[in-house]
Amino acid sequence: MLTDRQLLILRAIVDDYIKTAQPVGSRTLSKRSDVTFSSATIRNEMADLEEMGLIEKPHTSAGRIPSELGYRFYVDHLIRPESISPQEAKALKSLFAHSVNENDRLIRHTADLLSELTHYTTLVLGPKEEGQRLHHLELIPLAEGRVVIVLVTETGHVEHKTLQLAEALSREAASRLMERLNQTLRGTPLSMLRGRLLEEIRRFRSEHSEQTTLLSKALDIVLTDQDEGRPLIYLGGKANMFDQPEFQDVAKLRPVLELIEQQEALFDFLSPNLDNQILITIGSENNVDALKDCSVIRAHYSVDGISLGTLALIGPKRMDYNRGINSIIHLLQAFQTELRKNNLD
Amino acid sequence: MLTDRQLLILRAIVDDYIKTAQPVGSRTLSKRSDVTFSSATIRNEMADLEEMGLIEKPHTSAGRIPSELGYRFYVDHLIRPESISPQEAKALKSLFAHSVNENDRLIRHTADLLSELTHYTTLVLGPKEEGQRLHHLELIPLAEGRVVIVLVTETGHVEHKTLQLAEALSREAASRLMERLNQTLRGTPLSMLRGRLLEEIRRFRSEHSEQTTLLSKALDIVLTDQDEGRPLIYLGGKANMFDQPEFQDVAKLRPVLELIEQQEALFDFLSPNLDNQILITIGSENNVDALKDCSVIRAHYSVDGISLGTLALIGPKRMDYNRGINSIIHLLQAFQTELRKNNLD
DNA sequence: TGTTAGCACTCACTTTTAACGAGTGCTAAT
DNA sequence: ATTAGCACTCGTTAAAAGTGAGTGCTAACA
Repeated sequence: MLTDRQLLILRAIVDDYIKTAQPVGSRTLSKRSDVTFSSATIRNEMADLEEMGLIEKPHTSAGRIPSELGYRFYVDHLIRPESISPQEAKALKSLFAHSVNENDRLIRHTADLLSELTHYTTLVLGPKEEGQRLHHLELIPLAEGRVVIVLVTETGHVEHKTLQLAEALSREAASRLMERLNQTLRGTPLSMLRGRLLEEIRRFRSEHSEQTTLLSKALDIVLTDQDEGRPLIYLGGKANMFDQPEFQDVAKLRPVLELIEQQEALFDFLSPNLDNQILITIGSENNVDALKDCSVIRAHYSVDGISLGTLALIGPKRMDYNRGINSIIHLLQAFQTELRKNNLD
Repeated sequence: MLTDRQLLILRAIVDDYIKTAQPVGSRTLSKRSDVTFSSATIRNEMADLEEMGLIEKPHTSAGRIPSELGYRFYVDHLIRPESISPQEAKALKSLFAHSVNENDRLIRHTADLLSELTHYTTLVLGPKEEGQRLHHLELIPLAEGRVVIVLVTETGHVEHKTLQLAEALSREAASRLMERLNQTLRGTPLSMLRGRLLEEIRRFRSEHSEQTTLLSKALDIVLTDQDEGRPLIYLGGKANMFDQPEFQDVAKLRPVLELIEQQEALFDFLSPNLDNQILITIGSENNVDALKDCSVIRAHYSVDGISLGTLALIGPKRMDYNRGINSIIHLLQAFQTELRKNNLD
């Protein structure tokens, strides 16, 4: 167990390093107002902290920097839930002053807000399609056998795809089919929609001996479209990465930016956050080589108890966890409130 | 006027520098198989070329590199329209083997293809909305006064927005209004659509004494949505920037990547390409400070003589113009062919 | 007259050496 | 238990020396 003094020193080191990005020496610490003991004492304590693996030195004659374990300890035990400043709280409220009634845009907006708030890069993972339920389906026949299919989920998410049929679909036939589909399929989870949709169309066709081509084409388009099944990822404040001193070296910066551009990789990385809390992963804890020098703060957002997606903040290991956590918590709430408004249950 | 030998030397310098990114010395050149004269002669010619401002030396004891004027001359006079290799031509055809019947996706796909083909970063400016004409308008009433409005242009572009009305819109009312709007508004350029739409709705309301709230809300949403009016920009191969030796320095890299992330700035930059040719801008010719070390190859794409958008390639000034131009020309044609298929005239 | 060989000169780049100083670990005194 | 003192470490910076690719100029050559 750590003594109070050791806690004080550890916190001071982490705080200082987060602020300056420079290794913290014993003399520097001894000059702080909340430190009453000498630099020699600090050196002794530092030696102990180092033995415990909480801090380390880049080289012999440098100050100490927090180790990953040190950050972990700091995050787990030393963070004060410093509440957001009054101005910021006010700003937060006004950010969502005029409702955004399209979830996609709301999510994008939120990503930007969070990055502005924290000066870190933000990732927002949109809702998984699978979990969502169908609210409404619309078929819009156009000229030349072109049909637009519009799909609205209960969360208010709208999506459209264009099909190309061999023969034109009459407006009447579309209307009848549509009515039938909406009757039978409303509330179907999107994960099951593909199958049921085809089944319904087949049944409809046998009953009305109507166009058959629609079936195969719709199958082609809707089913082969794998990538559309995964949620979208919105990024905010990519340029903030440039400001971090640890990423001044292109070799360090590159893997992070490259990863961020890869939707699939990010998706895999962000998805498996199961519990509902704030999750912080530091450096190697990310289990992703490109993020070995980064920390990620993640929060799940949900509406009516249904988990929808993830809000994440990505920065150097030396990131301002305090500010990050607080910002994400506060924005999360405002965000969820807005999301709920858009629900179409 | 330049002598044949000077042309040979200039071309050799540019070619070499494009390949190696190293200043080219007279001795290096004299060892080329197509150079029959000595390094001393080359030095004399180089001195002349330098006097003409076509090449320059980074410092006294280095080889020569092309000046912006040199690149300009190279691009204007020395590029051989080296046709694409047979394999590549075949590959190009197969790239669009299965048609993409949604323009948005087609454009995105094209951006990726072009960057893969050239190993440079690609920008594709989507069609301007203003120029496009309305093909079809659909109103989909949902629960709780939510209405999705779907808009299809004659180019096959589909767009949707969600409106929130104070009171619900009945399916019948929507259907009637929709029929009316489509009758009167089909073919309207989107730039004029906003105004005409409102007018039509007002007229419809007075004739049928129907919901009035729709008007104001639709106005709010459709009109205030400025940013949706500008075309989308798709990026491909952002990471390719990392491979260029001139951008190993974060200070050089940053402004370029930052600019690329800014939709508006790019829009302003890419738009004013009026003529239908391939346009190449080198370094300061870009008139954008962030691109002072970059060259941009642009090509307008059009369908049926109607200019739609821009295909652009961005790389260092030392970019492989030959390959870039050829790739963009060939892809442009394939792309336009695909686009034409999606037209709904 | 155009071309080439030769040579002194320039200058970025690399390596070497030296000086600096922030920081440490250890010891002895308080 | 705490602290003052001191030798030691080692990254950083600066200056000095050496290296080599490349140039410009001149004189000889075809």
